[in-house]
Amino acid sequence: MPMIQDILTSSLRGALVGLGVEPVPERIPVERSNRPELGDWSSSVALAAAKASGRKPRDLADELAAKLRVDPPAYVSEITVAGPGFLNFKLHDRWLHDVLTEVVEKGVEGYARHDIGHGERVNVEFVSANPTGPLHVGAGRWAVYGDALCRILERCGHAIHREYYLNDRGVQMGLLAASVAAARAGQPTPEDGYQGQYIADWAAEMADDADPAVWAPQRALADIEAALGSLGVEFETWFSEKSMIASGAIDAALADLRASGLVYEKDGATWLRTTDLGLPKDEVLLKTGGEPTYLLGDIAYHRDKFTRGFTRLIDIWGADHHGHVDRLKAGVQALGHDPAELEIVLGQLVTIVKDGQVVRMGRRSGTFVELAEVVDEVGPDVARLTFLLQSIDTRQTFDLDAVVSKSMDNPVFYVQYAHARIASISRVAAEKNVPRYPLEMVDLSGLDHPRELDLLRSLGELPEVVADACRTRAPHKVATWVRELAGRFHGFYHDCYVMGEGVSHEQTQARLWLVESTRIGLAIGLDLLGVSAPDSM
RNA sequence: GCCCCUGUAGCUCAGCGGAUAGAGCGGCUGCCUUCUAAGCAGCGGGUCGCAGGUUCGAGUCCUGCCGGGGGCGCCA
Repeated sequence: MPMIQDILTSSLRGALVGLGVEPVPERIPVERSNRPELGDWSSSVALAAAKASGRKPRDLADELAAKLRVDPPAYVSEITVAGPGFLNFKLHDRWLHDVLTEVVEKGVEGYARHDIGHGERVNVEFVSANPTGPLHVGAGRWAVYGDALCRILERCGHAIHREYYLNDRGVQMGLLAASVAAARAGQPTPEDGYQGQYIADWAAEMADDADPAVWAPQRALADIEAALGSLGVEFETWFSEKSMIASGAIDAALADLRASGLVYEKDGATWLRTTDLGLPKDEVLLKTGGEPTYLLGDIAYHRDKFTRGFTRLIDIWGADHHGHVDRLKAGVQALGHDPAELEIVLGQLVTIVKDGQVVRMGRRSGTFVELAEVVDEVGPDVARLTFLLQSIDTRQTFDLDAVVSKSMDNPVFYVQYAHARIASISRVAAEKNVPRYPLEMVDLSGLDHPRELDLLRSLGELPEVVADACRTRAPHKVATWVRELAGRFHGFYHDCYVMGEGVSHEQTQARLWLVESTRIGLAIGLDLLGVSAPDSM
């Protein structure tokens, strides 16, 4: 919560009480004005509270304004009423200069850091693609989103554990082994098997005495790990589904479920009575023949996460797993947990376009573009920001040709260029032996150019942007903010020289600190996205 | 049929219930004798899918319809 907002909110509350308005609204809206010519901040309380006060909105606004003018809140230079009854506050530029000071004093480490999570231990599971082949480009979205979300959660006071669930057991594993074995033997791909080029490559790579059932998943895992590593995404834990059979975790979960009284046998299979938990039908836990279903494994896995001490679990899944959400939540509930402790983020799928054509992704059909190829070609920064600029709730069109060939006007470079320009200013200042005074010795009051003030306005918003991105699980809000800050810096850079002819000593000193605060803002934003901040380009 | 996401400029997308809806790309036009032109500025471009409703106020919330994507397996 920014200081200004608190100041204005409490002043307005006081004024409302003073006018005898009953009841005073619980929430007093105070927001940044999007009409800079009218004011820096505004409030619409008068519109909301008009009825309760028995006045017309405009009249209430006028009275509030008159009352506040008697003893104006800190920073406020002018209070006006406009439109249907908006209160507009003009502030001394000093409020923005104080933003600069705060940014510099708190620095990259401390600015825009929150304690929303109070150190809560949160397990974030993402990607978790089956180890049946290389990752395709679309998986990059989950990797990058998940990692950025973790970074944001960390900055907001959560203890984060990144985890990848490895479905190294079950029907698909058998199909992978059979597909590789068949390719090795020069036989046709088995029914429902995998037939990408990589199957042939791997078959050729495999040693004669290797067991495909063991070797192939390991090969796939190595490939997946490498692709994610090249994107800069790393996990604390790679959790094996298969390991839960030997460890007894599956049996333990099943025993707990039985204890809930919701388990029964039918048609040779073992079922969970999920209809008792609000689902349209019951679910199978053990298939005919005793093999655990994916659902049982996943319930056991989530049970394990809870037993490891995490109090909140966040799973990031593609929308194609939507059907599994209620089942898993029901399973967690059957184990006695509040389903709210398990939060599932569903991301919309990525459509890949190549040569103007939609590429249908499917490992079994073998027509897919590998994530590793794309990262090799454009680099992790481009790949990351491309994924992160868009809300996870909208289907993303990833145009390979645009991302690759026109990489020069990718937003990444626009943002990084701002950072490089800042570094360049520092270099030149050093070369020219421009003295640099400590912030407390510098007069910031000369920072009054619209470009300078815009820059500070953006910087002032960062704490809220980070908190909002955290609460709404929306890293793209940080991405769009970074782009805006970079844009404002380029405008400043063009119009306001930091040193040189026609720039006074005082101006140089103030602007050097302005530039430094911008660097801090860019560094924080880019770090939250996992994008590098280069000193030269 | 039911469930989730979505429909905003030619294209790709932003837009906490607030005032005159924004950015990038593409098109046209200007700006390099000072810190990096991977930049800046200007012009053009919109019935925010449609219809109701709630509200002082709706691109934003609710309902219905239409279009797009995904889901509803003893697959994962």
